[in-house]
Amino acid sequence: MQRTLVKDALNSTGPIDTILLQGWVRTRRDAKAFSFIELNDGSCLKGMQVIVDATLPDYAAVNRANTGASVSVRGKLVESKGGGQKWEVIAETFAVLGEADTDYPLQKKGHTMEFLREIAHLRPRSNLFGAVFRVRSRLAYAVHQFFQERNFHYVHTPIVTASDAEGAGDMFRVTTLDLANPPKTENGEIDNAEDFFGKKTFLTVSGQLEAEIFACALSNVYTFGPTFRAENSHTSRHASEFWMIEPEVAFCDLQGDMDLAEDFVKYLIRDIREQCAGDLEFFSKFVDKDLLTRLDFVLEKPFVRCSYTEAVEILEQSGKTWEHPVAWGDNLQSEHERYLTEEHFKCPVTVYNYPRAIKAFYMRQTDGCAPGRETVAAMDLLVPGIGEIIGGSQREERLDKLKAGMALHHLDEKNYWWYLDLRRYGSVPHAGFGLGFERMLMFVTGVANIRDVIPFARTPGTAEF
RNA sequence: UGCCCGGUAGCUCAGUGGCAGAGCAGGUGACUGUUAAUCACUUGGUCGCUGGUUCGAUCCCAGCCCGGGCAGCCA
Repeated sequence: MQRTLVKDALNSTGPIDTILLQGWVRTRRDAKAFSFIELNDGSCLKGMQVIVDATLPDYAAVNRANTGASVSVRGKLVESKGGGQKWEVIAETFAVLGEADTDYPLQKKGHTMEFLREIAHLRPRSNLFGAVFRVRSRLAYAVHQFFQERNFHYVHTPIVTASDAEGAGDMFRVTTLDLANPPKTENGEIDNAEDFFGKKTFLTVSGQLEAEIFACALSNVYTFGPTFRAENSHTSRHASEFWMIEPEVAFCDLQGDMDLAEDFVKYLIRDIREQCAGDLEFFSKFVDKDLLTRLDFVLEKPFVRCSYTEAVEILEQSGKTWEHPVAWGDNLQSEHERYLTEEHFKCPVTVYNYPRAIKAFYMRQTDGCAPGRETVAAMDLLVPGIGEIIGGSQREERLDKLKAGMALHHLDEKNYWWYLDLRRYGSVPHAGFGLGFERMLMFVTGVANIRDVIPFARTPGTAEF
């Protein structure tokens, strides 16, 4: 007999004579003549109430159906006599497939997120994490849907790379050399030519440069994959391994880039709002009371756009005392970004045209800047509660300017020969951005810590699962 | 990496320089179309580790380990 998912059974339009449900026991309440069992199979937040009558030949098994046990139930789907649920299942056969010892750590009552992180192998069975990871799955689907609907092509950029990309952060080394006894050159230095790839290799920090290659061939592309940063960051919004979405668009300028970013973020929110309504309701009840109003607000209002120079003026005139001083030429600090999006504009803000000196070498120099006020066509999208969720730019398509940018950042042209070639052969204006997938997921669910939106989070010192 | 907070029962936490506490979970029994059921009884401790101060340390001090927050780095 075909198994029915709890989700489908709960959505049934009428009673069903025989139905097979399989899942895990959330709670059991025994009465004299029968037992109530709440069965959850992860297909949705809610479970199905199962009633096992004491006269049933299988009733002895109920005793072993503790919280956490896996069970298989065949029976009738009928309208519930009790309040609290529309449908329930009257069991005809009942079997425990896998018992759960009484030390099953997931209790029916309050756990801290910190404790649940330590049982990452069991936490998906909790209401909260079940919901988080269903939303994560749907959000990934929506990412592809957004780009595929717009004729973007999905490019798989390498995970192991020899280029340190943009200096986006410290990198994890990839090697097969014997660390205890590495081959040495005549100078006594480690001989990287002997390594697996014949040179030093790392885990990628960004697929952007490779995505640019494909944008300069397929026009509209995006990457969506894992990225790695070996930064010793201890914050609620940084992970050593995270997923990033990086669209790259040929024949596109900064304006188009900002438009795309705004459309993208709104599309994702709208999709989750519609497709994961039950899970979002749960988050708004137990995680973040303002979640739904904030998401709806973001959908309705156009994002504010504000140049870096204007932002600096706003911060200077705010009357606030800053822990980090505000000055044109310095990076905006977290407290500044938070003020802009949470207090001043009270909505998502795209800040653009940042000082050239503090941004990456590949960003396009703005023409006609006042001396000492040189900027590049960079943009950051800031959202309330999280801060930076997107960072992007129009790329420098002019060979001489790109070389100047590399010189400014003390980069060796030899390492970027293929990147420079893109400007030699049919160069076009192009732009793109990176969206932190987990940060978007935090925004959409209201979950405050990035470790709780990744199935198995990697942070400094932690890789248990 | 810097600053700050925490570590006591399986979980969430209280507490004290002098016999280690509660709620929940677990166990036993009762009761009930129950809803994180309810009621009664009950098991359960290396008070993070190491050292120091003290007649006596879970409590005070130092070092270390672990968890968390904020900042920097960024997505």
